[in-house]
Amino acid sequence: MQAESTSERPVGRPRDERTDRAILEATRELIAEVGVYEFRTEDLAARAGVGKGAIYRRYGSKDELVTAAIGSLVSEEIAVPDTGSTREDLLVLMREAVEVYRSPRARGLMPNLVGAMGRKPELARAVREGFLAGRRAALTEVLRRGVERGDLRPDIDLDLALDVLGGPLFYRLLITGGPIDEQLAEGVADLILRGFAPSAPRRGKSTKPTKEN
Amino acid sequence: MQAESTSERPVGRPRDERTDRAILEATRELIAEVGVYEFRTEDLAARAGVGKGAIYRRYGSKDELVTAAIGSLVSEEIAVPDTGSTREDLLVLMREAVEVYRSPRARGLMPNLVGAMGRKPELARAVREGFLAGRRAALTEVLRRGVERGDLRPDIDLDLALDVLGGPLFYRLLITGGPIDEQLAEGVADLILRGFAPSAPRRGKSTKPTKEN
DNA sequence: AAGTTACGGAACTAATCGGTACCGAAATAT
DNA sequence: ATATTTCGGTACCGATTAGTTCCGTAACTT
Repeated sequence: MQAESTSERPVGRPRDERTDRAILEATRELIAEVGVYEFRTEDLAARAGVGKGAIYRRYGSKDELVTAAIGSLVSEEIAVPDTGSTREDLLVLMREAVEVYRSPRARGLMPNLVGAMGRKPELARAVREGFLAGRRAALTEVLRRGVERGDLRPDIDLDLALDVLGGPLFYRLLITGGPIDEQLAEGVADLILRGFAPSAPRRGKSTKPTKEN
Repeated sequence: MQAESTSERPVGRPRDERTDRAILEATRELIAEVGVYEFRTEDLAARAGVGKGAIYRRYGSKDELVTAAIGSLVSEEIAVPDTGSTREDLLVLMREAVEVYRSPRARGLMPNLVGAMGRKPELARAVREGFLAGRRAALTEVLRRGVERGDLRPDIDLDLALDVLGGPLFYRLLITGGPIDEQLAEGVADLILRGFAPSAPRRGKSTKPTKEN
């Protein structure tokens, strides 16, 4: 026990990180296929090509494993597009979202996640922050620029706009089964642009909200 | 086999229909509280105040029971409002929806249902037809009248409009946890009205779009 | 009255499954 | 070499639980 700093090689055979990855990947697959908790550890071990021991050496319980697997889903950083056109910026982000949620993986994963989110708040937080927060932040920035640019009214309800952009997509994914495609992306983007267009008088540089709501 | 028409009294003690109702009601409660399949039959029996025998006398399996309980959820007939104002008609329906999905019952039920819908197509169909179809039909009629009235453009994308009206509500219910309230109802209704307003020049027959946004 | 079915409740059966223990072998350290 | 920790695999333990059976009793029909 001398000079054991925080990060030096422990004795014994080191853990195979391919095993780490195989476990998480197989867990993600099974969550998408049968549900968040509805798979057997035996099946997981078989699919990952590992022994149950390797799983329980890493995670103290199935709960821990599931939490880790969901945490490993965090999407990559979302870049804020800046094409100069509010419509194009919105479309870039919406097309990305459409692409993501069109995949078979997402189609299997999300319904199961939603069910579990209702009962596990920390899981709900993980999904919101890992999946959604990035895109919402990017959309917020695009909308903010749209307001600055005069394409959108300054008193726009941001939360509503974000939920109108994302809601129909999830609605189709989870409930109606409707198509998640380019038409949807363009439809909601254009709806936002027309629905939150600056009120009316198009003369000159009128920064006048003229709110008559 | 004489004169046994379809509906005559069988011999023996008849089934208590209060027991029928108690079983379904308790099942609905438990589905909302812990999940579609995640409750114990013992707990169900205890909550319904019946014996397990009474349950299995009616349903051959837990699966059958759950299916029946979900089927018993069908919402009442949705009336098509006709106030003369497209905006008011939309608001009536949206407020009703807000009211329904704001209840603790719905808040518990829907997430669990969605998860199960992903894996049980017949359950998904039951929910879509029992819960959604009526309201969608009513909204469709209101939108159609809005087009006739000149408040909405004739080439409106109906599927998109319906998903924009309903999507944000479910999105908040299932994912973001955002408020489901009057503001949401008005927000999406007005967005639809402005976003799908007739293109522009209202010359000639001045069927004003009932401009009260 | 006799026969039949339902009732709530309790005991029981049978299967599933999370988690542990152990195997011989492999990979690292000292 | 020796000690330690990993590996995949298998066997097992213990708890949970869907579904069954049986009890004494109540509600019906004939």
